[in-house]
Amino acid sequence: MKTKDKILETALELFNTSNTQAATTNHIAAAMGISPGNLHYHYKNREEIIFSLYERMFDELFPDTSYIPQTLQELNEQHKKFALISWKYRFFYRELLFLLSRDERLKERFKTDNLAYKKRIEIMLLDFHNKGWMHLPLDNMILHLSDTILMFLQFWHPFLESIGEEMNEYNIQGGLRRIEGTLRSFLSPEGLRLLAKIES
Amino acid sequence: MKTKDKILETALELFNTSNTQAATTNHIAAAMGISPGNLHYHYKNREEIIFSLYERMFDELFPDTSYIPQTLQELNEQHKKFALISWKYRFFYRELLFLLSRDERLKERFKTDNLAYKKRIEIMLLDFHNKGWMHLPLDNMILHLSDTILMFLQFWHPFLESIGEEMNEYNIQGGLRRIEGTLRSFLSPEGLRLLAKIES
Amino acid sequence: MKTKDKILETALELFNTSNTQAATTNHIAAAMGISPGNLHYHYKNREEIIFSLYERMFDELFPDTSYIPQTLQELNEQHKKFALISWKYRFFYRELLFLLSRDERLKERFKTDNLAYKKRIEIMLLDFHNKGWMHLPLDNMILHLSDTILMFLQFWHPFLESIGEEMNEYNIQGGLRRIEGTLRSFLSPEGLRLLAKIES
Amino acid sequence: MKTKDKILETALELFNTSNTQAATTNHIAAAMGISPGNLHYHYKNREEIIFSLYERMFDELFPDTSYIPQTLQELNEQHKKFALISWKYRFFYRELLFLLSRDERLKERFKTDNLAYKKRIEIMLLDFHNKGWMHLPLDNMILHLSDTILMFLQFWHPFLESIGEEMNEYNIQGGLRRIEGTLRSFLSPEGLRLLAKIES
DNA sequence: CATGAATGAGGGTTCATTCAT
DNA sequence: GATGAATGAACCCTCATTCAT
Repeated sequence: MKTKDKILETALELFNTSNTQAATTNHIAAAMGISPGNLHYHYKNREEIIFSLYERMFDELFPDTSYIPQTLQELNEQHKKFALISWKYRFFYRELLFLLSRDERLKERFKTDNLAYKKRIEIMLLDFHNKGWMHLPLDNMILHLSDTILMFLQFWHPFLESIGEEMNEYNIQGGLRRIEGTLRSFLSPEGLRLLAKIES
Repeated sequence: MKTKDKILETALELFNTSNTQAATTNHIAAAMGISPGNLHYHYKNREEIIFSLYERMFDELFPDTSYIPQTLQELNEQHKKFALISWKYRFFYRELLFLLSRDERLKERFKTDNLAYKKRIEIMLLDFHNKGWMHLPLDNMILHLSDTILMFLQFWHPFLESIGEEMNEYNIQGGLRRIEGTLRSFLSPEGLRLLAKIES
Repeated sequence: MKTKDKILETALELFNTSNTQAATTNHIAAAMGISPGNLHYHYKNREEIIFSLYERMFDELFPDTSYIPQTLQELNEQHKKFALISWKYRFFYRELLFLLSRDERLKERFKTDNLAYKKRIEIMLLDFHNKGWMHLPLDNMILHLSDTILMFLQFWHPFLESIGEEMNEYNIQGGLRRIEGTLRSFLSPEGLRLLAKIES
Repeated sequence: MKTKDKILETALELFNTSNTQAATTNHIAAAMGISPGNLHYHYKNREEIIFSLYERMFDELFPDTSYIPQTLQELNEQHKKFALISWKYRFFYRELLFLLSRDERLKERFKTDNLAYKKRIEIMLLDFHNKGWMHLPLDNMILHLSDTILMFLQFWHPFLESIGEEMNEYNIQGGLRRIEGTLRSFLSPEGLRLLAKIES
């Protein structure tokens, strides 16, 4: 199973540095020194490579799909992880819609996964509200926040790239600071105290 | 000059309903009943069509590039307009990074335009702060907010599409509600009063 | 008749600096600021432009087609003129065979003109022999010499270019020195004496 | 490796009978019953086919690039070979300048090869002079002769074609007789004796 | 004389994929 | 598991030429 993995790694590398269209299957095969036929022995087609890459990313992102952060600290750690992994698979969010338009199965899968994650964020926010750390009296406030969090998590890198910002570590994690900035204004005094503790 | 415009319109239509890759130059020509040669008589190549489409969008978005909203009302109107126009040219934000990666000139242009717009948003926010409508004591709060606004303005449609949300008018303008939700928590009592007036 | 001439001049310029294939009719029209339609009003097609250019060259080369040099001095002057004019129309000899293969009429015309010129050279050589300036006892010596002269006259520039030699005036006239070098070995003492006179 | 060679052979055939422009890559593929894609699998592009054809010709022409004819007999044999091979690859010299103008790499290569060959001719002529077979007291006589030889070797076929001469074996080797005719006048009595021997 | 939009066949080339070995 | 030659539809684009104005 060595080759099968190496294909994924090489594809990821090439997808990230150029774009998925430019990195043809023949390029990928050539880049790792195997024949195009062999590549298609392991992956029926291009879509499957991308789908497998998505699955990999998903598994790294959510090793436990029932996990919901219980504290601000845990939330912060989850987001850090998200920033890292979404950077590792940056080609994916960079061409998200295009990729989804080419593969119905991926589209469905992504939608399902994403909505499930959104739901978990909302459960968490409600939990934080109930614990008295946040003040979110209106239902749609939670929805607004979960959208905001998701968008910054998934579209921050594309946004950065689109304005030609340098992709250093500080900038890459900039999305997290925006999320925090947005959350902060909904924190209760108790929540703010807890946050201050984390940051110190 | 009729054909030249019709090419843009047909291309926009096709780009929006499928994707830019699927809508080939020959498809565009066929769709409007002209020869491929004629299409290339009016636009040197594919890139030029996309670039012209971007210029059109930009002109519709910012007929006056020095304009800065002076009131919450004006801000609201500008955002509504943005939501409408970015929907009209939705193919563009949908494949943003891919498109920019294929055309250095467009990349530069987009970056410049976008940063200029971001700057105008920041000037506006500072103005609102000085007028006592918002409370933005820290410099980076303004930066956070301008990023948030821009992201919701530009990536809301892609985000919606990525989770398979239906593209009705209510959803399309959902980004605006998220922006408002975020701004609201920074409004002063005076600002909130003004906002209430608008909404009534 | 101004435009008609200018087309020829512009075409000549472009043909010389690039090649006849690269200089499209639309390029020529654009280069002189007229419409492609207008160009085709004056010249039915590409072939006609090239044919007219050939006719021009021919007229400059041989204003009097019955003229035959009577002295070594006159011969020398004719060759100098040939070098100059064939340089002015260098695109023609550069792509000679290709051009002829694309236009049957030009092919016939060129062949006829060239054979007629070759014949005049041979008459001249016989005359020089009879005058005692050259020693050409065998018939085929005259044929050999006329071939040599023609080849150096027509293919010297292409040869130079093919070995990447710089195209300065000295090199351009190099073909003449090769012709002289070849003729010299057939000159009688009397012929050599006359030649020396010219060169002093 | 069968197909790769057959492509070259088919291309050569088509290039010789029409011209390189008329023989498109799709024509070549069709003529040998393979798909256009397959042709481009073996040769990245058109240029590479032509370049490979040149390399083939060069290898046939100069299997040993250090070889220099030691006798008039050997020289004669080399020239015969040159006439044959340059006829086999006649498309090349026919469109020489055009071909070189389309491929910088080929241009450099041809120039280098040609100058090297010219140098070897000059070494040979000096050797013949030193051996007492030729009488070439002046330096530039050697240069004149090497130019003359090269021109007759390379441009004799184009010249023949340009005047519409029939391409039979006698005419094809006509260039050699012109070279001999030119050399003869520089031969010493000893050289002439040797030449007579060969011819008998 | 001149314009310039329009034609359309065909150019070289690409690439995901197949399949005999 | 692996090779690599082969496919073929489709890509973007070119350009000599036409013709209504």
